[in-house]
Amino acid sequence: MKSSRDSLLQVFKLLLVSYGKQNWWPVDREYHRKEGSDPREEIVIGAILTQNTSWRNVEKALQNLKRVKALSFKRIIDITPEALQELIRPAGYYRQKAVYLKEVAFRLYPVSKVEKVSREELLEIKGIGRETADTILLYAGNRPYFVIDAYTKRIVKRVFGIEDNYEGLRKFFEENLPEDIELYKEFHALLDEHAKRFCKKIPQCEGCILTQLCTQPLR
DNA sequence: CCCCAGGCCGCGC
DNA sequence: GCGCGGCATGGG
Repeated sequence: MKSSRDSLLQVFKLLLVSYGKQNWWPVDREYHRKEGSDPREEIVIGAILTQNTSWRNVEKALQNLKRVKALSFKRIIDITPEALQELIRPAGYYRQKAVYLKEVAFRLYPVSKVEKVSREELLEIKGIGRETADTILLYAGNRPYFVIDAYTKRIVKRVFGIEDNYEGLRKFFEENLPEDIELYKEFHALLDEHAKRFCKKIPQCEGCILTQLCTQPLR
């Protein structure tokens, strides 16, 4: 009987060999060097904008913010709600997200707070749910919290036959993986890539590299 | 026309 | 605790 620990690491290694390093989270370091802002601010802002939204649309919003040098907490706080709405419109839910961005920028200013803020404190901020909290903690705070998203839930259900709520799945990963921040970052990114390529809503199992150890391979 | 995309909130139960 | 409707743009 293989342990979950062995299987999880095996899945990680297979995905890594198959797809290569993903190097999440993408940030424009050159922009922040010039403007004197912090790349971690872009990660937090992107984490809000990408909620249930394709990254392609998020990139349009991020470009708009850069164009007016507003990709920073300070500018997000000072800009009018209406102006912020228009800049992030391509990312969808723009009225809600404008409120969320202002609240998050205010509460996490300066961005160095991501080094110390607790998960519970993040979850008290309107607009930050479990996934966004863990995304901020892992990718901006460089802290060992495993991010669970819809893709992760789908793959875990099919490959391991496990269905659980968010916290249950997070513990499944954190308790069965070495506490390695770079591993957490890369694994999450690889799971997303795999879900997009093969483990779609309607699974495309032909050519899937995980078929051998998957509990529910089709065909 | 349809469905989907790197969720969250507020509500009812 | 879980399920649901609302939120919105852009691509396939």
